Amino acid sequence: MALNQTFKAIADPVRRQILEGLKSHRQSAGEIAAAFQLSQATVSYHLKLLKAAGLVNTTKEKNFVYYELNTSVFEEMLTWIYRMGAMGGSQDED
Amino acid sequence: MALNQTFKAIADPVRRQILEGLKSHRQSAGEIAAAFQLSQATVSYHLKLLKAAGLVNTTKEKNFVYYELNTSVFEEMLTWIYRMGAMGGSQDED
DNA sequence: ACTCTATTTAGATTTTTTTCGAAATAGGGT
DNA sequence: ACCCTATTTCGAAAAAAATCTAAATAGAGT
Repeated sequence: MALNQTFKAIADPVRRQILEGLKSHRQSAGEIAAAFQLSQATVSYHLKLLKAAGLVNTTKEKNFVYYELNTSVFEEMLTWIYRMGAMGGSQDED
Repeated sequence: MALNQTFKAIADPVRRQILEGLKSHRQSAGEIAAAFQLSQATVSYHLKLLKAAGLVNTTKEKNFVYYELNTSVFEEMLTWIYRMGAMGGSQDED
């Protein structure tokens, strides 16, 4: 199950912030790193995990590597959460 | 933000399994622990994190402590994910 | 081919999380 | 009061994750 990887990826506040920064527009690794008080290497490590989890896609352009959101992976998570019974209403037991 | 705690709680496979076991009916700490090959102390630790995250509620009865799901906390997560753009369709940029 | 810039990888260290066994707590029942 | 069962807390050890600096890679432009 790749779900575990997804949940783990999303569990870190730095990685969630990266994803949030990617919501409106893609960003290069450098731009992303600039938003944090962490070394570029550390941010690169987080980026690698996000990519491995399928949460972002990359495009290479010139020397730059652009990262963009891949929302499709969120749906698995959504499904898991829904299955737990979190559909906003009050559903009865059967 | 308590969201961080929630995401962290959900990130561990043992804890997710505990929640899944609680989907249909409440369980005592002992019953929960019996489903894992972990010491009772370890399971108790996971239970504590789930409780701290608000994902479960407890009721004391006799010597037993019963755990049950609290689905309301899931909604915050749901909201976060939705905000990331994961609403199943293809929403355009503004 | 050389150099510059952007990014990733390597190796080591620190921090956080998970785990255990043993001891402590709590609430009955006798 | 004592014992029994269920659960939690404590303190330490092991495992996993995050972080850093320095070195490696990659691609462009000259």
